[in-house]
Amino acid sequence: MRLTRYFLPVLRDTPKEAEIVSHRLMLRAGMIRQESAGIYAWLPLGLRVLNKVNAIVREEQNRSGAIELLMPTIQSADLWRESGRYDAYGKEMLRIKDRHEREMLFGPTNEEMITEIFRAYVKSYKDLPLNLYHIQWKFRDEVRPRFGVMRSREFLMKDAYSFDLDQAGARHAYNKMFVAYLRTFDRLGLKSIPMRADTGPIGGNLSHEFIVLASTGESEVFCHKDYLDFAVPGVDTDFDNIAGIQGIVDKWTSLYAATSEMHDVAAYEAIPAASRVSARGIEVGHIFYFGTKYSDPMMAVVNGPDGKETTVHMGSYGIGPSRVAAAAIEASHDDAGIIWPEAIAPFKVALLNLRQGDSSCDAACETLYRQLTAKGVDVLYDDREDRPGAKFATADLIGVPWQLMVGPKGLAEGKVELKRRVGGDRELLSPGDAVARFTA
RNA sequence: CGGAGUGUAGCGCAGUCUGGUAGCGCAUCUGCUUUGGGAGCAGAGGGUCGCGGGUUCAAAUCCUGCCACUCCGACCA
Repeated sequence: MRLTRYFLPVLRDTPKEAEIVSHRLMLRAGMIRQESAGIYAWLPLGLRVLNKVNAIVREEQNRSGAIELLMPTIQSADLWRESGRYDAYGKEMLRIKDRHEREMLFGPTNEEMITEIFRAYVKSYKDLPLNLYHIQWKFRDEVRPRFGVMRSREFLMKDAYSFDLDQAGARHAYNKMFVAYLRTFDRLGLKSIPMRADTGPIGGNLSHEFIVLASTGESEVFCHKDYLDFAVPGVDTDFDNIAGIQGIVDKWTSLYAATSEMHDVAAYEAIPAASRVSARGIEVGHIFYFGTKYSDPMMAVVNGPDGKETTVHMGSYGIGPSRVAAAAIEASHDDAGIIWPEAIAPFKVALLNLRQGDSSCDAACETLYRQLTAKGVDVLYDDREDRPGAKFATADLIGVPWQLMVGPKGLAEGKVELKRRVGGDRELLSPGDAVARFTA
């Protein structure tokens, strides 16, 4: 992408409404724009990040055996009356009437709808297990939206729903998501720790929150230090190996880890003092097993092997990609701007023409830009007629992991300079070698 | 929903107390000079001062009603 043909409205000053660092930096980097309290437009740079997060979430959901579909944002009130939640949900649910005065709502979650879809088609235990997910916008009319997209009213959520014949099957479905989440957050470049959680209004009795540690996190968390060094399950993980998956979950739940709501001071203090971690964290994922809470009232049943109708056991599993983007910034930034994990960086490399208008610099940049683009590398070519300092500042602000500098001094030696966003190591190398460093 | 604030140019702010025809920095546009970490000079454009009502010869400023947004608290992916 050529910067002069892109839409990147970076701000030098911070809009005053932004208090926390991720909100400030997302506004300054031109990623988002607030349209209303807790409602944001995702500008091109922000959308790039969001899409990268989604792609990784999707890959790991698919790897674990979940299947993607897409449900609508607007739902019928009648559906929610079946589960009893239309009245129970309260003011957080945005209720709407259509032109025929029919009661509708903007979905805050999709248990009812997915259960309705399931029961319409699935009649046999032979079609189980099944895990369906989608990545769709949700609306929860928070009393007090804040922290930018971290706690917005409209937010993107990946929500998966599992269906199994019995509790043992559901437990495996839960475990698979547990492992998929470990892998997902690891690939997103985030250090996440599963913590035992309260099940809240969604209900059920088995639940974990996945918490990313960040000093500015909104909840206080306590855990055993060893979690920080646990190895994340690899790509070769066999999600059909029930005992193997259970083993991973057992390991990741063997030590103490809890948010302040579930905190057990005695259990925490049983840990040797040197191994205690008391920190702040951001919830980026939440998984629940809730049995027949919805399948029972909504009559989601299948014929079992014995020919009898059996109510299916369900679980639901959420990740907020829009929150993940903000959490990544909270966890990784400096005075100059964002430091993206490479996996979700909007661009992989910033090509900085340090003397725009100089024929040799321009020519070298054009060649580099073409070669990198041809390889499928996400490159942002800063071709503005600006001083170098302004280009460095922009590249730092938006957090591009690599900066490839082309200037007259280097070119005189036939070299360009490659630098990481962090660390400060600079390397002079030939343009061909620079291109060779990057893979799509 | 309780408490506290803020609304003046795209962004950050001054002006409001003490009423007199709207200003600064950044950004934008034009020209020239610059160019290895947010350039300099000269010129230009851009505002129903959140919205309505009132007081006054005159309102960004005083009174009043409303709206929006932010922060603290209770609540949450």
